[in-house]
Amino acid sequence: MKPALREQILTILAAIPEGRVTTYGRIAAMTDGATPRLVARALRELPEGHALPWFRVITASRRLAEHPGAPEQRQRLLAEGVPFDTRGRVTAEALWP
DNA sequence: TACGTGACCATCG
DNA sequence: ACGATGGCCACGT
Repeated sequence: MKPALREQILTILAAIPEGRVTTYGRIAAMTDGATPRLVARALRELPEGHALPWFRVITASRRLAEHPGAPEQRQRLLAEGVPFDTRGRVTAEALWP
């Protein structure tokens, strides 16, 4: 049984603390069978006005995925104190859990 | 049913 | 350490 993987994904998303980030793959692994691509897809389809921290999700290589909102994502992470190294990678300490 | 797609990932050179 | 490569797999059409 895999009731609304999407719901599990969003629940986990909502639990990521401010100032921390996690990856598509890690979120997927916490659910009952979602894949990283499904996580990405769930984020892409989020409605406009939602309050979920979509910007706290990055790739396994600790970079921002390529998508239209990437510039805003970078800005929002910086704004809440997530440190980036010189080459645009989020520092390992910012990873959640 | 079949096929293309993608906000990915692990592996390898 | 970093880019290229191939795999994976749920979804929509």
